[in-house]
Amino acid sequence: MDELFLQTMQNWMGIFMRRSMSKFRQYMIDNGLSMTQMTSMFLIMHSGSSSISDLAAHLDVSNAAASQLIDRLVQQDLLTRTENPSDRRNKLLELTEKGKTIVAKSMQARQGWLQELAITLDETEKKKIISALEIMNSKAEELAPSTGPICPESL
Amino acid sequence: MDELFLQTMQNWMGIFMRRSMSKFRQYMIDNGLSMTQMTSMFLIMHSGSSSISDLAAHLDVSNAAASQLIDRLVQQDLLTRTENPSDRRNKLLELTEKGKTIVAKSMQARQGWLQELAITLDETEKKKIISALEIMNSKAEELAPSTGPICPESL
DNA sequence: CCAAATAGTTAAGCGTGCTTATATATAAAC
DNA sequence: GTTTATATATAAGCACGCTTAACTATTTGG
Repeated sequence: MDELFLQTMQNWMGIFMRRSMSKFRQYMIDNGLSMTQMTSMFLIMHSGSSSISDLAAHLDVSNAAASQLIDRLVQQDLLTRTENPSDRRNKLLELTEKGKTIVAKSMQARQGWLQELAITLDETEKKKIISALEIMNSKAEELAPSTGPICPESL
Repeated sequence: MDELFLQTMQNWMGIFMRRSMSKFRQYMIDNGLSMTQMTSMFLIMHSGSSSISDLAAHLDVSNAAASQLIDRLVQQDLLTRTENPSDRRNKLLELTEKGKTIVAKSMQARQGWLQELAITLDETEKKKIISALEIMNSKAEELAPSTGPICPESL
């Protein structure tokens, strides 16, 4: 049973990853963006605004690396970098409309195939899948917390 | 129903990706290897042996880029590059034992959490999950073929 | 046998992403 | 008010991953 379970999971894993990541990688290539740049944009979008040292901490890199990375994104009109009025040592980083569009479209590139998959399923199948995924989702929450570097694939 | 399905899938996607990729990324950092290097090693392992232009084609880069990448992996004793006896213009690329170990351990880093998850599930739950995943696996096979760049996440 | 094709190598150049070091402006602490 | 701490920017350096260009050795085709 365990062997079948693991084998089935690994099959799914391969399909899932290929479907999710291939379109996403192509989107990045088409838009001349790297994984590190996309990661930064995701982080900034999720936090609403951010400072350079916040970002550096999340990415686990030096402030100088973060500053230069932000520079390149600002130059591409994907971010704005403004002075923080309550502490002028700080900068506020926010996505531009262009940046927000890029992030939204990249997520659609990554997840769009799920909609195509949903169309092929009837209600019974969907219910079975939802039920199974909910089991896995809740069990996974009980595992030891996941540690390690930030993963743009999960953002 | 569709909304619930997609929402449940996206929740799972987040968990799945974070669990799979975080340990993998940490493994790469710990071993001083990049995603492109790992991708190359996966491709070479899957094909048993490979030539530089094969690899370049799979990676969708120039032969010069592939040659230089291989150089760096050979220097780290992860690959051997030998003359092909049946066509001396060709090189044969093979993983060293050290290289095979690296690949195997990186896959374990990526998939090890599935075993932890399996332990938390009883037989009934596993059967439900297997059944649901098999639905999805077979439906996904019927979708339009996935196109785009090679995805190390799925190798 | 010779010309054309092929596979790989090397060089030079570039962008990205990182590091450490240094400098400046601002805030906090005393 | 002055010293210390903080946030960021800039410079220089490096590795990686790519590109094009030029070259060499080998194979194929006529």
